[in-house]
Amino acid sequence: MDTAKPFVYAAVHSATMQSPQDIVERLSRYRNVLLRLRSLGFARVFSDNLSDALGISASQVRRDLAAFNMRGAKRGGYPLATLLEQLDLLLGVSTTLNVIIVGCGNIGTALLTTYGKRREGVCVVAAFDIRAEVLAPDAEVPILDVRDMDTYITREKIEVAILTVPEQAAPRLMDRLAAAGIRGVLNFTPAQIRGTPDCIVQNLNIRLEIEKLFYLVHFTRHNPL
Amino acid sequence: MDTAKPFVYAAVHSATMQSPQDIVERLSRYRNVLLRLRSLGFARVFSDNLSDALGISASQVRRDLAAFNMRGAKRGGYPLATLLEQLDLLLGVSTTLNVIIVGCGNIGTALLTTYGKRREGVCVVAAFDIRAEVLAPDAEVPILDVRDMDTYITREKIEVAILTVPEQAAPRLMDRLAAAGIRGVLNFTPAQIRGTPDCIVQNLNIRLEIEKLFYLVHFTRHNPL
DNA sequence: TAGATTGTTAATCGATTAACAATC
DNA sequence: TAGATTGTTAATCGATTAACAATC
Repeated sequence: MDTAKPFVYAAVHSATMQSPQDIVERLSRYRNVLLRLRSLGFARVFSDNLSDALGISASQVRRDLAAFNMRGAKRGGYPLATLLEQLDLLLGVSTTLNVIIVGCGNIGTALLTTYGKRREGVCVVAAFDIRAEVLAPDAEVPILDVRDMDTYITREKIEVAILTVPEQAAPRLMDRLAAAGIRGVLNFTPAQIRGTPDCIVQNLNIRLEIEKLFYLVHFTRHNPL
Repeated sequence: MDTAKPFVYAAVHSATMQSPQDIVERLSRYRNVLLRLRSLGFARVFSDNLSDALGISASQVRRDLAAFNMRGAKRGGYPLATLLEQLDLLLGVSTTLNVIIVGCGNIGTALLTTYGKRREGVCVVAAFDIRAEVLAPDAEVPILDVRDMDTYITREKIEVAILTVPEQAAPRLMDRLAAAGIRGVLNFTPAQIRGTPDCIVQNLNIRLEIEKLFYLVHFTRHNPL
């Protein structure tokens, strides 16, 4: 159905809109809980249910859903099936999200293996590397020469890429991806890359996450004696 | 040096304190920029430098540094060397952060290979799996039977673990890790796990990140015609 | 009807930014 | 001294929560 787009755009531009990042993350969590509740036989769900399951206030649940025009009944909660449908549409889970992987090192290869088959909407359709010895153009998910990357992106209309190259190579490849028309990049390299409105970058720095964890573990008291 | 702890604790408990998560992330970014500036020969750095490099307001830079009692000179900026020292201390980069990996699937193994050697403070000292065929107790970084995990954690005083098991196994292992005394977990599984004050969980859900990217790419206009 | 739950407004909370006095 | 930059206060901004009227 195409009826989703109008209200989505409206919501995004409305005055009360929160940070897209955070709200989408919550919507995705709602979806996870809804899937589990459905398998338990639920047909309707209340804001309190989601609140309890996720430790988020019920107000926020209602507000989030209302922001995307997902309506409940004043007394009967939200119909689970339609809620899920709308979330699937919104999060692109009902369509297949084709992505490419740039850089077949350890992590790139691991992601390739994990997401090489279509799994709940995410599908790695090709990978690229500069090293001749890792190329595998005839594999189920082909590993191609990075020289052919730009053509491939244009031809296959790829919009999202996962960047898993060595740190030094990251900025240059980032530029190439943006130039080739990629609209979103999941950056696994430690290189801190800033996105543009045309090409959004999501940085996912593992070392940074470990450092944060270290800090939180060491410098926030847990058992106030 | 042990002089760091007092001011850290003070800062953490001060009234004006921001979310530790975000502030630590920024501190880590500051550190990255400082490293680069140092290699360029800088001896002092101004809040404006960090502001420009990171697209963060100069006010915030000064506020962040002041929150951790890192002081500059009214006219001469911040001394780069001591700033770096203090950041290293605070982020645990000067000590080695020993972590274990739980689950040697694709991603677990990739992380093991990448962080198996001490690299800028992060060091994977052991990995665990349930499958006999992947065990390698004599490897440089041993892959051990998950049955020995709890003992290992206690004996080696491990505080941080990376969780890369299949989704269904995640909750149970999470409980075991917490019970064994682990204080922080980097959760790579799609299972949404809530931390406790005693055991902090950092969720890092790759599919979620791709979904967010999809949403941002599709539903925020880039070229307002 | 009485009770429950939504949708939304107003209040709160917290983080970011602007501005400026202090001072090198 | 004049100019520049910090440290900090006050203003702003945005997101979360509480509360409640609408209504099923």
